[in-house]
Amino acid sequence: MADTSPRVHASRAPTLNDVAQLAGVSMATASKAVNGRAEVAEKTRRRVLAAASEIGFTPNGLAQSLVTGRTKTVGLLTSDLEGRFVLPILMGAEDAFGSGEISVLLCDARGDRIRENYHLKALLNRRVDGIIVVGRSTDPRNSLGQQLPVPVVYAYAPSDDPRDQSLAPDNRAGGRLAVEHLISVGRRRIVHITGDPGYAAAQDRAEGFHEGMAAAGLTPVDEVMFGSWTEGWGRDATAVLLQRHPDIDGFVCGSDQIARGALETLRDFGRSVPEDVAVIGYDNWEVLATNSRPELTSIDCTLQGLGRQAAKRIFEALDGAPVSGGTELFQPKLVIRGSTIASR
Amino acid sequence: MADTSPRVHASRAPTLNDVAQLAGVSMATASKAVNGRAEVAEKTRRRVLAAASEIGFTPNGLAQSLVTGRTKTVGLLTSDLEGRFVLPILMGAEDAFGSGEISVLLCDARGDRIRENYHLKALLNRRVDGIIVVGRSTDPRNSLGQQLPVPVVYAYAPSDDPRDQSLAPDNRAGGRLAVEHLISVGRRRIVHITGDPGYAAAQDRAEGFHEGMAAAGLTPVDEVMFGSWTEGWGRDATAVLLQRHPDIDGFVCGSDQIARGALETLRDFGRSVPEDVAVIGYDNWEVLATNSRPELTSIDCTLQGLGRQAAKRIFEALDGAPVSGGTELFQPKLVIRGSTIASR
DNA sequence: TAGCTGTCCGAAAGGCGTTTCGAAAGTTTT
DNA sequence: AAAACTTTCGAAACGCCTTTCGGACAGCTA
Repeated sequence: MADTSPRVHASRAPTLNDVAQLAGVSMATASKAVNGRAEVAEKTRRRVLAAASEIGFTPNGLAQSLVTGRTKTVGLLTSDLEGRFVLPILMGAEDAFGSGEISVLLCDARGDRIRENYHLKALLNRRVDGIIVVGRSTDPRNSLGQQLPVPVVYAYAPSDDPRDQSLAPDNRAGGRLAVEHLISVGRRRIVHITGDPGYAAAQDRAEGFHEGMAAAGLTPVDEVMFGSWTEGWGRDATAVLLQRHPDIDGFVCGSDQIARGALETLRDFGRSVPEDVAVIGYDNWEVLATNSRPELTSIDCTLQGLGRQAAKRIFEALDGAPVSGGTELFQPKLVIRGSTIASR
Repeated sequence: MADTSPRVHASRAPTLNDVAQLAGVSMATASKAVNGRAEVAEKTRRRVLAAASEIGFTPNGLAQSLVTGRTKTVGLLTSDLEGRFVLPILMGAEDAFGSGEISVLLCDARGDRIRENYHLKALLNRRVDGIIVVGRSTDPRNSLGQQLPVPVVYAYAPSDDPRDQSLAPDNRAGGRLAVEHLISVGRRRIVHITGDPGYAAAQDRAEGFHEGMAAAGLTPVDEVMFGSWTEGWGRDATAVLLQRHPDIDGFVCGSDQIARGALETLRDFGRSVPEDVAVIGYDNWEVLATNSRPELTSIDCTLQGLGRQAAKRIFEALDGAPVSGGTELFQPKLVIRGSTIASR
């Protein structure tokens, strides 16, 4: 009597053995045929492949990994709740070796050390080929230690242990890039509003800002305004600065959120952007940058490239490349929109 | 001569066999001891556990999965580039069975059918226990088909095939919840601005809006304004409405972005929020909702619960629970902030 | 002491592929 | 037709763990 029960998931997934039987060859031959190895006659190969596709054979990656020692999977350990940093990095890692080649296990520790440990164990238990640790700021974070059985790369937030491999955005270069752009569009009376002074990102970007100003022979109109990474701070700081120096013509902001706040206050003050004042943000967070009026020029940290590089590093280490610790800096790039140059 | 070479990753990870040898028992006993099974004397168990921790044994999940048929891993297939929807869902899925119990492979298809297929193959190859498909809007998306060897659950965007299991936010309820809240804070002259009329989310929320109004015996001040899901549209539509009906006292917006735009235009028109006009958004996207002036009351889709439920569904199906197709709707909740009620 | 019950442990069979190495078959050379 | 290669295939070991099932031994009863 035919089985008429509704869909049941996979009585059993077809195995290589099934394929071999159907094709009338041994498992060894079937394996070679499926994997495109040379020592199998073309005719046999076709027979095997036909059998494989007939029963819908998919090799069992678990068994493959068990024997090859590679899972082609990396773990991404993060505390970036927003996903602002981690998603571009994930996409980069996925792409590092072509589409679908490597997969990523994403674990969100939510800033909790204990949960991070659970996730770490789960990743090792699943035998990931390596781990990318993504911090939520560019401040160094504590190392996972040197004892892990797989390569670890720290991305965005470098590790505090110089023996580890870290990849981080070059915030100094970004700050400089931002101010150079404002100067290149004719601004001279420039200020810098940024976030929490306890963040390395704030300090580094400010440093780059000063460098760029000095290189052009300019002096900032006022001290750097440190505060928080919020629109509210952007609004308040902008108001203060405009009152003190009504002739400011350029704002370098430490984040897109701060820049959004600046734009709002400039509106309130009746300044038009970019004609009277140019504003540049940082992070190139699309949803913020492209929804403002005018759209926001910003510095992009090229996180996708950073993710790609992180994945490459892991597999290099696995292939025996010498591991040199330290932090590699990634160059940011400028994304120009309407807040610094009037659209045609 | 001792090997003094620098850290090399895992000469070889210790296996259960190593543990057994060290403890002087068989692999079978070692396995039972490690897994806390009963048929092993307490003394022996302690000896085995000591050996295990001495050499830092971690069971090889690949081998475990090979034999148990469960990987305790689910695939999350998405095209949500922002991560706005997928990350809460991921966190929910991770948590469904306690921390670190199940892991999630996140694949971003970037809206590309071919890439989606690659990822799908990769997931099946890794023998995930199930797949959660996350769309980027609440419109039905095409089914992955009925032929997959693992349970599939569609989240956020339901499948267009009623045989599939889908979980989606109840947008009608959300629209109604929003308008009921405005009414409860004394608003009567209410309008609705929302996004692209081609989106089911826009239509459903608008329907809920009308329901809520009718239930209170009110009539909307104007037609529903359909447009796009952007701040720009929020600004423009608000301006139009205010010109037509200067006495509007409540805006129900179809997204937080639209609401942000509305707030901005209300400022331009000199209206104060929430005193003169109350504004409510949708999605409860923190970065937008908590950075506006005033902060934005919004409707939260409780996506984390949706993710948790999706994971539960997968393992239920795996355990043989009958799979009933169709879409289960998730109730949204109201998050009150300053744009509808003056903070104390 | 013989017989019985219960506790604890281990041999071995899976689970699914990959790889090595030797054997068989086919082809070419003298 | 015999010898010397090539080419093609398969048996078996291996990777690491779980689970079943039978055996050994201790302790108990009659």
